[in-house]
Amino acid sequence: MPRPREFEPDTVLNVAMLRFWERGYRATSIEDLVKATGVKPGSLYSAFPGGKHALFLKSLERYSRLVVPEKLGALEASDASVAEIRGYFDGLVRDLLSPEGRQGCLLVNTAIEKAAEDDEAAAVVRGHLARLERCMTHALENATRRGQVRASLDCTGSAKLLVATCQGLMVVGKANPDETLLRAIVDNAFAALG
Amino acid sequence: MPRPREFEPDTVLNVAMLRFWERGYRATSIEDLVKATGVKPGSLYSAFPGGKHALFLKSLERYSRLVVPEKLGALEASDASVAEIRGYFDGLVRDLLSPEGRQGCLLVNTAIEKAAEDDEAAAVVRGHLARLERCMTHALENATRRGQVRASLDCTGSAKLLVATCQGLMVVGKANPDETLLRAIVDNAFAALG
DNA sequence: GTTGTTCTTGAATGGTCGCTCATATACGTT
DNA sequence: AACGTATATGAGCGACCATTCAAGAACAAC
Repeated sequence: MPRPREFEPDTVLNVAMLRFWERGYRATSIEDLVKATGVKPGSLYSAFPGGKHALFLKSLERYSRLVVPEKLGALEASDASVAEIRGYFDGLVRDLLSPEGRQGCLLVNTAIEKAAEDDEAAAVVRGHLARLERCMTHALENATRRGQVRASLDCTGSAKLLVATCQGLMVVGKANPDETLLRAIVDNAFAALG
Repeated sequence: MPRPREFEPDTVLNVAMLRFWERGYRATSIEDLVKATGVKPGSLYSAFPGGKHALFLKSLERYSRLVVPEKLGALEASDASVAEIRGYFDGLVRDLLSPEGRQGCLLVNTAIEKAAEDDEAAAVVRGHLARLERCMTHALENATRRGQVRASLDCTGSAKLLVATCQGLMVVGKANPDETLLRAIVDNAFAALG
């Protein structure tokens, strides 16, 4: 009996995610989203109770669910090893150097912009970091078994370092998207695995 | 003959720097600074032509000039070596774990929040990264001469990696200020220097 | 066709933003 | 004491912010 929705909430959420991703939370206004989607404020607020902040948290979740797996690629597979870690880093560098990828990672941006003042957002970021660390650890363990890294490697510790390295890569890449520099960082990170 | 200034511009600039540091550019309003300093908008704008953005750039420069040297400490000395790099990293970890240091680094925050849209700010950030890299390279060269790291170490490449690592450390620390995690990252970064 | 329910619409709310300007004020000079 | 100059003041500018709400509209059930 009710009047049917004339827009797809997921479409709006996707636009919101993209804006938050490339411009950040504060720099993205509801009016931006209204203009970009054609959905009027009233409809937007009734479709997303909790307003801008709820929309932001849902954007983070959508990013984790749809964008992150695409970037991780084979690194989340159970047989991932050094090559898959390398593939992930190479993908990061490629993104940072391309016009579309300069926005970096929504979750890294969020860690800096909002983690200190927004516990819910910080929790999503922590979940992402833990997920990265889990992948990396698993891949390093596979690599150790296959003799692709030195036997003395501390897999869990090195995984934590690799996670920090890729966060740092994105900070550096955002200020200075220089291919030589970014590749040097990645090469040296892998040289350390022996 | 003119009426004398009743406030010290440097004091205002210092307050601005601190606010930008802990809350970011967008989240800091001129009214914040007016309330914090007692200097009225008109006086503030006449003392800092160019408004908020000029005040921000001057804050970045002040940070580079006063805060960064304090954090780098002995790492900028010509005889710096591994111990000084280690000291710098330990200082970062200590800061990230303390209530006053949770704001991280103004220049890292700026890289994420504004580098993509603000060339002038990005240039200051790039200068900072270059400065860090210079210190690290020099310290690693000293360390090589003294046999404190493996002879095969690529000093310039490892320096770039160390710079990225400390940026990453601050991203991770902001979302997850966990001492064990941060120390593991630092320990593994140094283990790689062999 | 009437009713009930949900959605759409867009004007409007109260607040904050960065910034300006007319006016008043305090000094050194004369 | 009068003047010229640079500052202090703070109300006020237009723009934008997130959010709300009363009114109209589209459907299913009856």
